[in-house]
Amino acid sequence: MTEKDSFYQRVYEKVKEIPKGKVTNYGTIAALLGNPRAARAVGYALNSLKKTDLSEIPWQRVVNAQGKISFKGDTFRANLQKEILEAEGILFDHEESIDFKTQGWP
DNA sequence: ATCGTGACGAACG
DNA sequence: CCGTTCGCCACGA
Repeated sequence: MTEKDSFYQRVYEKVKEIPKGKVTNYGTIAALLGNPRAARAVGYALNSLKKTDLSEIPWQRVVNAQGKISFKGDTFRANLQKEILEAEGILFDHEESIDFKTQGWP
C-alpha cells in the first residue's frame, strides 16, 4: 500500500470504530492493533491527532485504564472531553470514572 | 542509526 | 492506601 500504513492511521481507524455511548482505553486499542504493549504509542498517536483531523475522530471515547481522563497539561481538552462523553450518554461515577463493565468497548 | 519523549500500564515498596 | 519505578512501543530531530 502506498498509503501511510503508519501505526497512527490504524489507531485512528480503530478509534472511529468505537460506537457512541461506549469508551475504551489505550491498552485495548493497542491490543486490537496487535501490540498490547503499545499503549503509549496509541496515546502518542492521539496526541499527534490534535494537529491533524481532530474533529473527525472520536478521540474523546478513549480514556486510560482507570476509566478516567489522563491528560497531562491540557485541562481544557480534558474538561471538553468529559462534556462530550456526558452528551453521548456516558455515565461517570462519583469519582468521575467510567465503568468498563457496562460502557467499555469492545 | 541513536536519543529523547509521550493522552499508558502494571508492578513494587 | 499512595507515590514511585520500570517497561513497553512508535515517532521526530
